[in-house]
Amino acid sequence: MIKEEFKLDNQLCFRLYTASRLITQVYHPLLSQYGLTYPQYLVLLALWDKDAQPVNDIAKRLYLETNTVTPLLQRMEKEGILTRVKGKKDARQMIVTLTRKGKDLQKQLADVPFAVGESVLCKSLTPETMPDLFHKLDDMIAKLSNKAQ
Amino acid sequence: MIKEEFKLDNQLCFRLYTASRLITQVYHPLLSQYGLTYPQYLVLLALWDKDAQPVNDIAKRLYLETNTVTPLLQRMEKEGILTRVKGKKDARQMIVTLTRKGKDLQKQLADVPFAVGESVLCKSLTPETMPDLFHKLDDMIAKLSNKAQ
DNA sequence: TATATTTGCATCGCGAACGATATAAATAAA
DNA sequence: TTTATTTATATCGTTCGCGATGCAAATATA
Repeated sequence: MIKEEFKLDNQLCFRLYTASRLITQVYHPLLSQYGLTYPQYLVLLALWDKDAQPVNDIAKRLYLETNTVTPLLQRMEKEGILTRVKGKKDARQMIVTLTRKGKDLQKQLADVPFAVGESVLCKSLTPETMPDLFHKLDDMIAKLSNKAQ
Repeated sequence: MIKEEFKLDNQLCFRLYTASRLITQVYHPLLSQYGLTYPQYLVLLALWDKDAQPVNDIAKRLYLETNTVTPLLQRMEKEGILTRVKGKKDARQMIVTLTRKGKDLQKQLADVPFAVGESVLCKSLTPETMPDLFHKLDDMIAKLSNKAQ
């Protein structure tokens, strides 16, 4: 018999990995009609909150490496969603700024958060129990990213 | 000001996506010394539990598509971890079976689950609170994969 | 000021994920 | 028994994630 700690049903990571992929599949049709992918949507969330950020700040906000974010931003620039210009104070930085089109996407995607919210709510996951789940995941992310302690 | 539902801090999927990636990064050094990736480790978990499965059963168990699993299995076959042979009852199926090397990896990876477990435990995530997290994620996965309803 | 180190971003390569499509085997329908 | 449909895999193309590496600008040190 397989040992308990090797059973798929006892793996936290497998659950996170699966849940993440399945929710991303819910986003897919909602975003693809605007030519967006899920990671690109995350970049938009970051820039809608705070525009004109250097690549490094976006990467840190999303817990990604810059070598992941750079090609992503280049594709979005090609789509006319944002611009990348060298920083004036620090010429090493590339300042990423939303275009009119990038800003307008927020209105066009207005119903996405609600549609996705609907798709995940279930018996054990309600507006009441959600904060506890957020708290657990936040603690875990903080520990794993060494942004705490 | 950005609308509440568009704030990164209010996104469940972003948390799942980030937590999944960060835990996978914990697995990485533990697995790569044996030439394994995280999805390959998941295939091993599935086969250690039940050997000699067709591609489709493995894919379903991992909530993945066969076009994702096939190339993954082909790489593992090239590494001598498993074999892929046409089914006798049904020649459309490819039966995936662990080799001696594939079976032995379970002993060599014996400490992986504990090392990963250590890395995620924190104030709000303990052996006591883990079952509740599992339950929430399982409910969500069941709803998203339409295996419950 | 000259040299060394650090920092910010980009390039390259590989392995997932997955939609679209193809192919062969099995099964159902005519 | 043909023909049509379904099923199990495989192939192809695009986009991440990320380790390894490179380069130029900024900063620290000699």
